[in-house]
Amino acid sequence: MPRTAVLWFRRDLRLADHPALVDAARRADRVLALFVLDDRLRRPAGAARLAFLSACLHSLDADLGGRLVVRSGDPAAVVVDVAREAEANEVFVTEDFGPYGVARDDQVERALGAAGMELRRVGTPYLVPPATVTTLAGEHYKVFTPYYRSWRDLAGEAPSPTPAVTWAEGPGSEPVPAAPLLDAHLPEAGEAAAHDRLDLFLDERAARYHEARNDPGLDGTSRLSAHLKFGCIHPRQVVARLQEVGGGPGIEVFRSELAWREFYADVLFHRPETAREAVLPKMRAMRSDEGSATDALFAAWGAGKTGYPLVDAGMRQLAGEAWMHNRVRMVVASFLVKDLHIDWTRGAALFMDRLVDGDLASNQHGWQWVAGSGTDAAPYFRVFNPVTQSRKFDRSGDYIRRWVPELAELSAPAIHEPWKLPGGPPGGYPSPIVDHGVERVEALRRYGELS
DNA sequence: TTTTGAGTTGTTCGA
DNA sequence: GTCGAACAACTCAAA
Repeated sequence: MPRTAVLWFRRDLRLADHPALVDAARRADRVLALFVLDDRLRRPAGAARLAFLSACLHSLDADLGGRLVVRSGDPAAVVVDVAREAEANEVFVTEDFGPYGVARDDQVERALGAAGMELRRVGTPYLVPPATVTTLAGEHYKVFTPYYRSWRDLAGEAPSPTPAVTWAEGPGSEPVPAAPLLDAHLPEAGEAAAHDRLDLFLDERAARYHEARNDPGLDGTSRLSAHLKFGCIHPRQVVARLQEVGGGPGIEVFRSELAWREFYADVLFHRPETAREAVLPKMRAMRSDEGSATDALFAAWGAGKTGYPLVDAGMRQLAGEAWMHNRVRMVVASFLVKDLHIDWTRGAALFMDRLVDGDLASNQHGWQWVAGSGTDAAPYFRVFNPVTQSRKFDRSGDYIRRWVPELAELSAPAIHEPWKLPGGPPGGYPSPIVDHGVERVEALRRYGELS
């Protein structure tokens, strides 16, 4: 009787460099590939991530010769059922460190245990998993730079070889879910697509990444975030390729961005409540606006109709691609928090709903950094000026022209401040919904109210 | 325990 | 136009 192990895929939708797969293949003769459509994750995931996930699953299923078993329901019940049907006694997973994932996996582990089976956590989505890097005092790091110095020393692990696997013909599977209808244009999903993106980045962009990454009009970033989010590629594989290419400032800065992802995962693991609450207790008293007038401002921001071209270009890119350039994420976040005085959690929730790469740790802590409430937060006086940022980082105006067609005929520098044109902004483009100079002072005043 | 140097991404103002 | 200082005070991490 051949032994079967279950490999429960989650955010690790690839076959190469997959430690849980390596272990499963070593300990059993056949591996059953399972994905559980968890009802509790469908709503918060947002349509873009569900669509990308669907495409990842189709790609993975094709790579498995159609043997991916998909089931929907409560993981604690589904995983036990499938393991029973497969007559497996071990279920392998890549460890999940998010607040929900930790609780879910503990529950599944208990359910499996009660049925005489085991959950085996092998590997993680990170080069250096949460709770690995500690200060000399044994605490988790609260500041990025010292974290990064320690992280670098530990991040050298090589990718694991892909094992020969006999994939089990599963018990019955539901169809791989179809992608929800979507207005946004998503990147190609799946393991092969992830490696194509990495190749493109290394060939054309990595060497100049440290400069080009700040220009939203250039495609200067890797655009690997969604693939990393779903584990189509592991950061270990990325770093291995970076090392082949060699060094240089572009490579080094890009690697530090991978470290940011891991730093925030580490912080969220140690402080799971910070997905909702300010890291800095003092900031919980920060005054924010609410009510119908504020709701109207929030809606204008969400629709890309604030009258500030760079802010609107960013929000429209978010609608169009379910993704936003990092520089612009900071600008739109600062605008919501410091110009509109709206609580960062509202903006973060909208991002999580719309982003194809929405990662709870990076998203919430990125917002908190901007809001000044986070780990290693921006100092209170750092208020982004949407016009200055536009002139500095979208100097040519190409990014604005791409996403705000009403302004497509304008050239720089007029495009950065269309309300200053005689006759006002063209093409029905709105005038600014607030005065940045006024609201900046108000933001600083509110900060001053905190003890 | 105490001390010391440092802390992703900015803006404004005045010289 | 360019440049440096000021914008607070605090917490973190290591010595």
